[in-house]
Amino acid sequence: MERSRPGAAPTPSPEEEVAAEGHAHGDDVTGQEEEATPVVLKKGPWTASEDAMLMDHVRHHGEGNWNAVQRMTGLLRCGKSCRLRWTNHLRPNLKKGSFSPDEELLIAQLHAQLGNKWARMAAHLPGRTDNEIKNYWNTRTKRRQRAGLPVYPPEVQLHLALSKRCHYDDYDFPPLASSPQLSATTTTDVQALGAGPGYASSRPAPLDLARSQLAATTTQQTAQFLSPPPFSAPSSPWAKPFARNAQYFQLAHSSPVSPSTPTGPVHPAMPDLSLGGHGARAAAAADQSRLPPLSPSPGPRVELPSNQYGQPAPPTSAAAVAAGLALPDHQNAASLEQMLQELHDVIKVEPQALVPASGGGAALERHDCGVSVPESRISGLQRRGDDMDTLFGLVHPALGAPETAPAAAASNHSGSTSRHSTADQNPSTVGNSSPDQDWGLDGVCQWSNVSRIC
DNA sequence: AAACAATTCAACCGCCCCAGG
DNA sequence: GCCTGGGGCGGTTGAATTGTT
Repeated sequence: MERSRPGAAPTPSPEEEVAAEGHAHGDDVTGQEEEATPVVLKKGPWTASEDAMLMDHVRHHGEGNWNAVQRMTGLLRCGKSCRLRWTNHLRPNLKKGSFSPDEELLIAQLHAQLGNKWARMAAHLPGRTDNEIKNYWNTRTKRRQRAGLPVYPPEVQLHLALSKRCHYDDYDFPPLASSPQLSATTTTDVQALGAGPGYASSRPAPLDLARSQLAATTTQQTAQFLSPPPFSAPSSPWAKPFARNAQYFQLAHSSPVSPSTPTGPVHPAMPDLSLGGHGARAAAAADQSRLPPLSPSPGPRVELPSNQYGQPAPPTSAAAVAAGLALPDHQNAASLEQMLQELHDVIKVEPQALVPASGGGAALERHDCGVSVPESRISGLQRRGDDMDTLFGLVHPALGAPETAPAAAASNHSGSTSRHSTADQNPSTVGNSSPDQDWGLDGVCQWSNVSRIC
């Protein structure tokens, strides 16, 4: 979405100029009297000539020492402004244009994990700047919140929920290697990223999950998740199994971080849900890398969409959701929260360590310790019906069972494959998408397929 | 066509951290 | 230990653009 700014080279008005100490050389603004008067630094949009001066300076002197730029080149910009201009616009290898679906998914995953750490997020997105990511995220978040939609994709939110429920809190997250994975669109590419150096556990770290989820996420799903927010109720066939819990998901997935939320615990109101501090790294490092405490329970809504003003305040606990948000389908009184709990209780192991039992046995088993889930319990879960479709479908990518995704799921929604890219590349289509295409909830395995798996 | 609203994004601001004196 | 300057980061602003009525 690069947009030219016609007014990119305005003459700064007096109020756009600030007095600065130091001396400029060789600029028409400077004169002999500059010896006595402070240099007036310019503000506002950069001109092409200013860009050229800055680039020339960096070419000859390298990056850094930004305050010297003004002194050495006479560029009437403060060091900070020079640095910002360079890092955000002039430095080489900057990616311009829209974020790719993979990038957008990764941003969501990184944000779920890091919060508003734009610079850290940018480190995982080569060619992208923190400012760009911040703008993207804030815009997207604001839009989704206004629409009353989840800010995070279900797989991210659910993963966070499961991570918490499984006390999945003692990781030292390996750093994401910068670059190649971001363009990786195949499972192989993403899997090749593997666990980072120093990561010894058999359990995948969240960012590894992010990778695996990225790999497991089909192009369709990614495109759907990343698409602009819809503004009406789900209606398409694929969304119907999920529609019952749509309201829950709206709440549960609402971003715990408003665009203007100060950096910090993502769910400050959920102390019992904060992740433990068992990591070996210093608290600061942990703060930077550990999954923020994010509850599957619907927390206080940060920002009500305008169309919900006047509606009852959302429940602030899972129980309230279960009790107060009577879903239309009473056959499915249990909220997804409860189902999550049940699934967790049944499994009792890190879901990431679960794989379908080899040989199609009647259980899920944990590959690294042999724990298995009895068929009887699976059957009990199965009675949950098609909401479990969704639940398990969301879980299964984390289970590492890509082969369980039924081909039918993909074929059911083949029509939405390129929605995102289309919308992305054609701004005029933004907002025209069907809401039910959002979040990529199709492509999940059917509950019957769990039976097949198990 | 005009007015208004919404969105985008470059740039600024203030705060913080860190290194060096 | 204190001070200062450089640099980085996250939040915010506001002009330009786009969309809607």
